[in-house]
Amino acid sequence: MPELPEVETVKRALYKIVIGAKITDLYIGEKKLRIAFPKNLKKILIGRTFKKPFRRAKYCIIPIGNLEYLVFHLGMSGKIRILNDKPSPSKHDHFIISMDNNYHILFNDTRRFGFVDLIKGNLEKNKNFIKIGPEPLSEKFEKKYLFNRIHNKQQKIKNILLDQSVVAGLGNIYVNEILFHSCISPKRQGRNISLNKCEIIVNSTKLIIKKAIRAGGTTIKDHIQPDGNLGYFKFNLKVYSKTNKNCVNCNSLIKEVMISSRASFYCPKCQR
DNA sequence: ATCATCCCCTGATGGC
DNA sequence: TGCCATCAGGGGATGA
Repeated sequence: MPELPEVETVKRALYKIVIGAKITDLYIGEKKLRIAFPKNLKKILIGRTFKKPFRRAKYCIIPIGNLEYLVFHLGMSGKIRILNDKPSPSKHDHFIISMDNNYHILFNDTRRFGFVDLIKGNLEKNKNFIKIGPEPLSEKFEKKYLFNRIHNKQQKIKNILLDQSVVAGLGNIYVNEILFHSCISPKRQGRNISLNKCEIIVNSTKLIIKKAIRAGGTTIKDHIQPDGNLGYFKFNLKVYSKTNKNCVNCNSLIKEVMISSRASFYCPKCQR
Protein backbone atom coordinates (compact mmCIF):
# COMPACT_ATOMS: atom_id res chain seq x y z
CA MET A 1 0.00 0.00 0.00
CA PRO A 2 1.89 2.75 1.38
CA GLU A 3 3.92 5.29 -0.44
CA LEU A 4 5.00 8.63 0.92
CA PRO A 5 1.54 10.25 1.14
CA GLU A 6 0.05 7.25 2.91
CA VAL A 7 2.89 7.10 5.44
CA GLU A 8 2.67 10.88 5.91
CA THR A 9 -1.04 10.43 6.64
CA VAL A 10 -0.19 7.84 9.28
CA LYS A 11 2.45 10.09 10.80
CA ARG A 12 0.06 13.02 11.05
CA ALA A 13 -2.53 10.88 12.76
CA LEU A 14 0.04 9.61 15.26
CA TYR A 15 1.32 13.14 15.81
CA LYS A 16 -2.04 14.12 17.27
CA ILE A 17 -2.05 11.44 19.92
CA VAL A 18 1.40 10.13 20.83
CA ILE A 19 3.41 13.16 21.89
CA GLY A 20 4.05 12.93 25.60
CA ALA A 21 2.08 9.71 25.93
CA LYS A 22 3.59 6.93 27.99
CA ILE A 23 3.56 3.33 26.81
CA THR A 24 1.67 1.17 29.27
CA ASP A 25 1.32 -2.12 27.44
CA LEU A 26 2.43 -3.92 24.33
CA TYR A 27 1.19 -6.86 22.32
CA ILE A 28 3.63 -8.59 20.00
CA GLY A 29 2.33 -11.27 17.62
CA GLU A 30 3.87 -14.67 17.11
CA LYS A 31 4.73 -14.30 13.48
CA LYS A 32 7.85 -12.68 12.17
CA LEU A 33 7.42 -9.70 9.90
CA ARG A 34 10.01 -8.86 7.24
CA ILE A 35 12.47 -8.79 10.09
CA ALA A 36 11.98 -10.21 13.58
CA PHE A 37 10.82 -7.92 16.36
CA PRO A 38 13.78 -6.71 18.40
CA LYS A 39 14.55 -8.80 21.45
CA ASN A 40 13.18 -7.41 24.72
CA LEU A 41 11.05 -4.93 22.77
CA LYS A 42 8.33 -5.09 25.41
CA LYS A 43 10.76 -4.54 28.25
CA ILE A 44 12.41 -1.65 26.45
CA LEU A 45 9.22 0.16 25.46
CA ILE A 46 6.94 -0.08 28.46
CA GLY A 47 7.26 3.03 30.58
CA ARG A 48 8.84 5.07 27.78
CA THR A 49 7.36 8.34 26.54
CA PHE A 50 6.88 9.18 22.89
CA LYS A 51 8.27 12.37 21.41
CA LYS A 52 7.29 13.96 18.09
CA PRO A 53 6.82 11.45 15.27
CA PHE A 54 8.23 12.17 11.84
CA ARG A 55 8.54 10.51 8.45
CA ARG A 56 11.51 9.75 6.21
CA ALA A 57 10.83 8.14 2.81
CA LYS A 58 8.27 5.41 3.56
CA TYR A 59 9.32 5.02 7.18
CA CYS A 60 7.35 6.36 10.13
CA ILE A 61 9.57 7.14 13.09
CA ILE A 62 8.73 7.94 16.71
CA PRO A 63 11.57 9.03 19.00
CA ILE A 64 11.46 7.41 22.43
CA GLY A 65 14.59 8.96 23.90
CA ASN A 66 17.82 10.61 22.96
CA LEU A 67 18.80 9.08 19.60
CA GLU A 68 16.42 6.17 20.16
CA TYR A 69 13.62 5.53 17.72
CA LEU A 70 10.70 3.22 17.18
CA VAL A 71 10.49 2.71 13.42
CA PHE A 72 7.65 1.32 11.33
CA HIS A 73 7.70 0.29 7.71
CA LEU A 74 4.35 -0.74 6.26
CA GLY A 75 5.56 -2.82 3.32
CA MET A 76 2.80 -3.56 0.82
CA SER A 77 -0.16 -4.24 3.06
CA GLY A 78 0.68 -2.68 6.44
CA LYS A 79 -1.93 -0.54 8.16
CA ILE A 80 -1.90 1.54 11.33
CA ARG A 81 -5.13 2.07 13.21
CA ILE A 82 -5.67 4.33 16.20
CA LEU A 83 -8.29 2.97 18.57
CA ASN A 84 -10.04 4.20 21.70
CA ASP A 85 -10.62 0.74 23.09
CA LYS A 86 -8.04 -1.93 23.61
CA PRO A 87 -8.49 -4.41 20.77
CA SER A 88 -8.00 -8.11 21.16
CA PRO A 89 -5.68 -9.04 18.31
CA SER A 90 -7.33 -10.66 15.32
CA LYS A 91 -5.84 -12.15 12.19
CA HIS A 92 -2.81 -10.24 10.83
CA ASP A 93 -2.65 -7.91 13.84
CA HIS A 94 1.02 -8.07 14.77
CA PHE A 95 1.66 -5.24 17.18
CA ILE A 96 -0.45 -3.17 19.58
CA ILE A 97 0.83 -0.27 21.66
CA SER A 98 -1.33 0.88 24.56
CA MET A 99 -0.69 4.30 26.06
CA ASP A 100 -1.62 6.10 29.27
CA ASN A 101 -3.94 8.43 27.35
CA ASN A 102 -6.10 5.39 26.58
CA TYR A 103 -5.28 5.37 22.89
CA HIS A 104 -4.08 2.19 21.25
CA ILE A 105 -1.98 1.90 18.10
CA LEU A 106 -2.61 -1.23 16.06
CA PHE A 107 -0.24 -2.51 13.37
CA ASN A 108 -1.90 -4.91 10.93
CA ASP A 109 -0.11 -6.41 7.94
CA THR A 110 -1.54 -9.23 5.84
CA ARG A 111 1.50 -9.94 3.75
CA ARG A 112 4.10 -9.21 6.45
CA PHE A 113 6.44 -7.26 4.21
CA GLY A 114 6.40 -4.48 6.79
CA PHE A 115 8.34 -4.37 10.04
CA VAL A 116 8.75 -2.70 13.41
CA ASP A 117 12.25 -1.93 14.63
CA LEU A 118 14.17 -0.06 17.25
CA ILE A 119 17.05 2.08 16.09
CA LYS A 120 19.71 3.70 18.23
CA GLY A 121 22.11 6.41 17.12
CA ASN A 122 22.18 8.77 14.19
CA LEU A 123 19.26 7.78 11.95
CA GLU A 124 20.75 9.06 8.71
CA LYS A 125 23.73 6.77 9.27
CA ASN A 126 21.56 3.74 9.91
CA LYS A 127 21.63 1.09 7.17
CA ASN A 128 17.96 1.66 6.39
CA PHE A 129 18.45 5.35 5.73
CA ILE A 130 22.00 5.92 4.63
CA LYS A 131 21.32 5.41 0.91
CA ILE A 132 17.97 7.16 0.75
CA GLY A 133 17.77 10.17 -1.53
CA PRO A 134 16.22 13.58 -0.87
CA GLU A 135 12.61 14.01 0.14
CA PRO A 136 10.60 15.07 -2.92
CA LEU A 137 9.19 18.11 -1.11
CA SER A 138 12.62 19.31 0.01
CA GLU A 139 14.69 21.94 -1.77
CA LYS A 140 17.36 19.35 -2.46
CA PHE A 141 15.04 17.70 -4.94
CA GLU A 142 15.40 20.07 -7.87
CA LYS A 143 16.07 19.87 -11.59
CA LYS A 144 19.87 19.89 -11.59
CA TYR A 145 20.02 17.24 -8.89
CA LEU A 146 17.64 15.02 -10.82
CA PHE A 147 19.44 15.60 -14.09
CA ASN A 148 22.77 14.66 -12.51
CA ARG A 149 21.28 11.48 -11.12
CA ILE A 150 19.66 10.30 -14.34
CA HIS A 151 21.47 11.72 -17.36
CA ASN A 152 23.85 8.75 -17.68
CA LYS A 153 21.41 6.01 -16.72
CA GLN A 154 20.38 3.23 -19.06
CA GLN A 155 17.33 2.53 -16.97
CA LYS A 156 13.80 3.53 -17.81
CA ILE A 157 12.61 6.68 -16.05
CA LYS A 158 9.86 4.67 -14.39
CA ASN A 159 12.42 2.50 -12.62
CA ILE A 160 14.68 5.42 -11.82
CA LEU A 161 11.92 7.26 -9.97
CA LEU A 162 11.06 4.12 -8.03
CA ASP A 163 14.67 3.95 -6.82
CA GLN A 164 14.62 5.25 -3.24
CA SER A 165 18.21 6.44 -3.51
CA VAL A 166 17.25 8.87 -6.29
CA VAL A 167 14.19 10.34 -4.59
CA ALA A 168 12.57 9.15 -1.39
CA GLY A 169 9.09 7.81 -0.94
CA LEU A 170 7.70 7.39 -4.45
CA GLY A 171 6.05 4.09 -5.34
CA ASN A 172 4.21 2.58 -8.26
CA ILE A 173 1.00 4.64 -8.07
CA TYR A 174 2.61 8.05 -7.79
CA VAL A 175 5.36 7.42 -10.32
CA ASN A 176 2.72 6.52 -12.89
CA GLU A 177 0.76 9.66 -12.06
CA ILE A 178 3.85 11.89 -12.02
CA LEU A 179 4.97 10.70 -15.46
CA PHE A 180 1.50 11.29 -16.86
CA HIS A 181 1.49 14.80 -15.44
CA SER A 182 4.98 15.32 -16.90
CA CYS A 183 3.92 14.01 -20.34
CA ILE A 184 6.85 11.59 -20.32
CA SER A 185 6.62 7.93 -21.27
CA PRO A 186 7.54 5.55 -18.45
CA LYS A 187 9.67 3.67 -21.01
CA ARG A 188 11.92 6.62 -21.77
CA GLN A 189 15.57 6.09 -20.81
CA GLY A 190 16.93 8.35 -18.10
CA ARG A 191 19.77 9.51 -20.31
CA ASN A 192 17.31 10.79 -22.90
CA ILE A 193 15.69 13.24 -20.53
CA SER A 194 16.74 16.88 -20.74
CA LEU A 195 17.31 19.36 -17.95
CA ASN A 196 14.05 21.07 -18.87
CA LYS A 197 12.17 17.79 -18.65
CA CYS A 198 13.78 17.20 -15.26
CA GLU A 199 12.29 20.47 -14.09
CA ILE A 200 8.89 19.31 -15.28
CA ILE A 201 9.26 15.99 -13.46
CA VAL A 202 10.36 17.74 -10.26
CA ASN A 203 7.43 20.15 -10.37
CA SER A 204 4.91 17.40 -11.14
CA THR A 205 6.28 15.30 -8.30
CA LYS A 206 5.92 18.07 -5.76
CA LEU A 207 2.43 18.94 -6.96
CA ILE A 208 1.09 15.39 -6.95
CA ILE A 209 2.66 14.42 -3.64
CA LYS A 210 1.26 17.54 -1.96
CA LYS A 211 -2.20 16.91 -3.35
CA ALA A 212 -2.08 13.26 -2.32
CA ILE A 213 -1.06 14.15 1.23
CA ARG A 214 -3.93 16.63 1.42
CA ALA A 215 -6.29 13.86 0.31
CA GLY A 216 -5.05 11.42 2.94
CA GLY A 217 -3.29 9.19 0.42
CA THR A 218 -4.76 6.75 -2.09
CA THR A 219 -6.97 3.77 -1.33
CA ILE A 220 -6.78 1.05 -3.96
CA LYS A 221 -7.39 -2.00 -1.78
CA ASP A 222 -5.76 -1.93 1.59
CA HIS A 223 -4.86 1.57 2.58
CA ILE A 224 -7.06 3.30 5.09
CA GLN A 225 -6.22 6.31 7.19
CA PRO A 226 -5.61 5.52 10.87
CA ASP A 227 -9.06 6.91 11.72
CA GLY A 228 -10.71 4.50 9.29
CA ASN A 229 -11.30 6.96 6.45
CA LEU A 230 -10.34 6.24 2.86
CA GLY A 231 -7.42 7.80 1.04
CA TYR A 232 -9.32 10.15 -1.24
CA PHE A 233 -6.56 10.71 -3.79
CA LYS A 234 -7.95 7.64 -5.57
CA PHE A 235 -10.50 9.99 -7.10
CA ASN A 236 -7.64 12.03 -8.60
CA LEU A 237 -5.86 9.17 -10.32
CA LYS A 238 -5.52 9.83 -14.04
CA VAL A 239 -3.73 6.71 -15.27
CA TYR A 240 -3.03 4.24 -12.46
CA SER A 241 -5.28 1.18 -13.00
CA LYS A 242 -7.10 3.02 -15.80
CA THR A 243 -6.31 0.52 -18.55
CA ASN A 244 -8.49 1.14 -21.61
CA LYS A 245 -10.16 4.15 -20.02
CA ASN A 246 -10.02 7.47 -21.82
CA CYS A 247 -7.17 9.88 -21.23
CA VAL A 248 -8.54 12.97 -19.46
CA ASN A 249 -6.53 15.20 -21.82
CA CYS A 250 -6.86 13.67 -25.29
CA ASN A 251 -9.43 10.87 -24.98
CA SER A 252 -6.99 8.21 -26.23
CA LEU A 253 -7.12 4.85 -24.47
CA ILE A 254 -4.76 4.45 -21.51
CA LYS A 255 -2.28 1.63 -22.10
CA GLU A 256 -0.90 -0.85 -19.61
CA VAL A 257 2.57 -2.40 -19.92
CA MET A 258 4.76 -4.27 -17.48
CA ILE A 259 8.07 -2.58 -16.70
CA SER A 260 10.34 -4.70 -14.49
CA SER A 261 7.27 -6.78 -13.68
CA ARG A 262 5.33 -3.86 -12.28
CA ALA A 263 2.21 -2.53 -13.97
CA SER A 264 2.71 0.76 -15.72
CA PHE A 265 -0.06 2.91 -17.13
CA TYR A 266 0.30 5.74 -19.60
CA CYS A 267 -1.33 7.67 -22.39
CA PRO A 268 0.50 6.78 -25.62
CA LYS A 269 -0.41 10.11 -27.19
CA CYS A 270 0.31 12.53 -24.33
CA GLN A 271 3.38 10.78 -22.96
CA ARG A 272 6.46 10.59 -25.16
C1' DA B 1 28.93 -0.37 -10.70
C1' DT B 2 24.52 -1.15 -13.01
C1' DC B 3 20.46 -3.37 -14.07
C1' DA B 4 16.97 -7.10 -14.37
C1' DT B 5 15.01 -10.92 -12.00
C1' DC B 6 13.53 -13.48 -8.20
C1' DC B 7 11.78 -13.83 -3.73
C1' DC B 8 9.51 -12.91 0.84
C1' DC B 9 3.76 -13.57 2.09
C1' DT B 10 -1.41 -13.71 1.89
C1' DG B 11 -5.60 -12.98 -0.47
C1' DA B 12 -8.40 -11.59 -4.43
C1' DT B 13 -9.56 -12.41 -9.05
C1' DG B 14 -10.29 -14.54 -13.43
C1' DG B 15 -9.92 -18.40 -16.74
C1' DC B 16 -10.90 -23.09 -17.53
C1' DT C 1 -17.81 -25.43 -7.40
C1' DG C 2 -12.90 -26.13 -7.59
C1' DC C 3 -8.29 -25.60 -9.09
C1' DC C 4 -4.51 -23.04 -10.89
C1' DA C 5 -2.05 -19.07 -12.40
C1' DT C 6 -1.43 -14.31 -11.91
C1' DC C 7 -1.24 -10.09 -9.64
C1' DA C 8 -1.03 -6.42 -5.65
C1' DG C 9 0.87 0.02 -2.93
C1' DG C 10 7.91 -2.57 -1.28
C1' DG C 11 12.42 -3.61 -1.27
C1' DG C 12 16.45 -6.68 -0.43
C1' DA C 13 19.49 -10.40 -2.37
C1' DT C 14 21.41 -12.32 -6.29
C1' DG C 15 23.84 -12.88 -10.53
C1' DA C 16 24.81 -11.52 -15.29
